[in-house]
Amino acid sequence: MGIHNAGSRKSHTKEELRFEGFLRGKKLKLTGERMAILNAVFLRNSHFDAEALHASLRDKGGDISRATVYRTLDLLVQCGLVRKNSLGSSHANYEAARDNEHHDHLICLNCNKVIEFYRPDLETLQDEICKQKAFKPMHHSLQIFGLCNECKDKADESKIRNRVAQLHT
Amino acid sequence: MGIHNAGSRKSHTKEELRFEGFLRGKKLKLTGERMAILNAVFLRNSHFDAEALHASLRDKGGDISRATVYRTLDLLVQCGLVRKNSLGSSHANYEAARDNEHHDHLICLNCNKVIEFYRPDLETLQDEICKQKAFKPMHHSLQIFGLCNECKDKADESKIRNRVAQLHT
DNA sequence: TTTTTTGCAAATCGTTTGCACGCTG
DNA sequence: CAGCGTGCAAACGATTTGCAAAAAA
Repeated sequence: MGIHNAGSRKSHTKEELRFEGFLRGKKLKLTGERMAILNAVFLRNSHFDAEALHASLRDKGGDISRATVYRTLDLLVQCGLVRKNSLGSSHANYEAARDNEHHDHLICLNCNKVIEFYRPDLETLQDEICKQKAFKPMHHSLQIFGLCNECKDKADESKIRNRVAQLHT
Repeated sequence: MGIHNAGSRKSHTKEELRFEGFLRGKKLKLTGERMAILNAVFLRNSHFDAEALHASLRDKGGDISRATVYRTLDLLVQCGLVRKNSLGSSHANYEAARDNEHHDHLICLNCNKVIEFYRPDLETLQDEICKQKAFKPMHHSLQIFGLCNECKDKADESKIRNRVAQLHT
């Protein structure tokens, strides 16, 4: 198999335990690749894409195929340990789901910074809207695109205008 | 050129005038293809994708290439006559921007119905959040996925759960 | 006539898949 | 040892692009 837990971790982390339970429940196998990917995901502290994750696994010495990275990210999303977002780009972005608290995103069109926020009143309002439309909400995604405080003044107007038109939201 | 305005329209519609002005302003050319695409867009009454639009143009006798359809949709988005959304799928969806009023979407994970809504208080709340984060909002996208009134009871639990995991939001 | 647009087909790019072999349970 | 999982490379599907021919200004 050739892939070890990075570093000297001996005991199972919370997320390892959860993933193991998930796999067992579905009669899927607990492989070294799957655990290595899980751990690589939880080593990151912000959003990333499949390509970057694949690259970082390669750097750590393991040589896990892109296909397996995609397949495993998929499992992790199903299992609730990873969240999948687009952040306005046409390819998928992921983030470790450390707590269970969902959040939404402010995305800077100039520097690509992502600011997370959580507002219970926003969630409540959405539930209210759904109730009114007799709709049962199961998932939602709110992304606000614009300029962060640092970019407010120094952004190229027409470049930004063009980016807005190209957003994949 | 071989492409005519569908039907017997003689005078310019509001959106034709706007598109013409936009093109002139950018020193771009007013071609039959561009006008045919604009009109095909405004003939539709809901969301569509580039492929469907291309097909409907073919049916009307014009034979406009997919490339031109994409290029023109792009112009229409820049010009504000068309809105681009993803609605959770991995390919782009479009809709004619008939009025200037933006709206958000409820999307049924079972039957794919799209319900539009506009809530000023939701917009206000978002502005408030942005102000608090010193963020200048320019565009936003809120999509709520779930089950519509008709599908609430008859939806296959695991199929839906799987769709949520695959959403491209 | 000059400049932009078009259609075509090839190129991209992220993602998925079929298959033969390898590992887990 | 019976299945699942993996890597590989090919397949995919939406979108984009280079280029020569065609149309608009």
